[in-house]
Amino acid sequence: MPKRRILPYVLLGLINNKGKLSGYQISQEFKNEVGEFWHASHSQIYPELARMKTDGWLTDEDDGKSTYYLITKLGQSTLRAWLAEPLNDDNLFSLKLYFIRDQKDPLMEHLLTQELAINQDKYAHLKKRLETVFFNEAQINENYGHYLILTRAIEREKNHIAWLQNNLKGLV
Amino acid sequence: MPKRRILPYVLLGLINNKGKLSGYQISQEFKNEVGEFWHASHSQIYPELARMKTDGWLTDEDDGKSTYYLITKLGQSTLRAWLAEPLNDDNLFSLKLYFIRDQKDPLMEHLLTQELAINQDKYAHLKKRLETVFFNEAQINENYGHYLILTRAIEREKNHIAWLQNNLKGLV
DNA sequence: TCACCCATGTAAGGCGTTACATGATTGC
DNA sequence: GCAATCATGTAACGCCTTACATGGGTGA
Repeated sequence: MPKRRILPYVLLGLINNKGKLSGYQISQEFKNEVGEFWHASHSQIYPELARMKTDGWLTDEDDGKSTYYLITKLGQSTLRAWLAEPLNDDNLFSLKLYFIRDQKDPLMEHLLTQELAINQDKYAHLKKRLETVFFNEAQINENYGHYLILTRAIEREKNHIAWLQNNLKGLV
Repeated sequence: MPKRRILPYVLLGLINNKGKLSGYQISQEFKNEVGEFWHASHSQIYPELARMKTDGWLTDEDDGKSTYYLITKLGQSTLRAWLAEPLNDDNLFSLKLYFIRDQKDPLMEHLLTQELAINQDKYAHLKKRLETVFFNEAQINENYGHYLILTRAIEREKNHIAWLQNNLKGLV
């Protein structure tokens, strides 16, 4: 999976969620929940906002103290196209979910379904690795840390899958 | 937290675990479990190994087909110093744990204890955020994705904390 | 013989960080 | 008055990725 550029979409998402934001406000946003999944410093944010305005994804509004950015129609469709893109292994699930505000938004189910498939694969893969690598007690004792993180990863996937299935049921 | 350079320590850890590895073998290692927590391409690995040899962390051994690297005493102490460093918020818990082979290694308990403290803080912080941001039904319905990832994050921390506590008990 | 894996290397470029800068406003 | 926060910007630099290169071995 080629490394894709994420920051502009994150900015779109944030601005879309809040209506309008200044560069400074965006940098503050990263101190809250979004910061768990993405971060950017102001030295990235300001030039990026300018570029996105040039591209017609944003417009701005200056009150003399701050420049606030608002999302355009083009920006909105760009954001939704990005949210609809298939999830790779790039761990964008939580980040994208953060930007979906309405429970009935079809993108919500779309995202959960994709993530479920990915995690079921991962789970199967990890279980197979466990069997392959730790086929007896000696292997476990000689690589205990490895054993721990593998069993932990399996547990984590299991919980995540259960949560996804639960929430998918809840959407119907 | 200043971004620190991790790759050399990962290479030390891998070589220490396996006894000796070639650059190519290391790049293959990243396709397995370590790859969950760290990755490097061969264009990084080869020069880095050369640098580490210059620094006296590794020695090499050539069989005509491949160059194998072995860890030196200095390399071992460097690795252990890195493993003992306090965990920041840089998510190195699983990676470091992978490199600890012996259940009775004091670093094992050290790591688990640190991670537990970090996650208890995170858990408390997330619960407070939930109360602050989602104080009524309207907030939830208007930002459902945000609500989902926040409650999910809380669940995840809870499970992780329980697992850590369990394993810490098991070590005694 | 042709594709694929083994095996190692250099070069260009992008993303993101820290550091360097500047100035206004607000609270103690 | 002085520190902290608001607010925005540029510059240097490092890590990592992709792309470019090269060559030997092996199985269909």
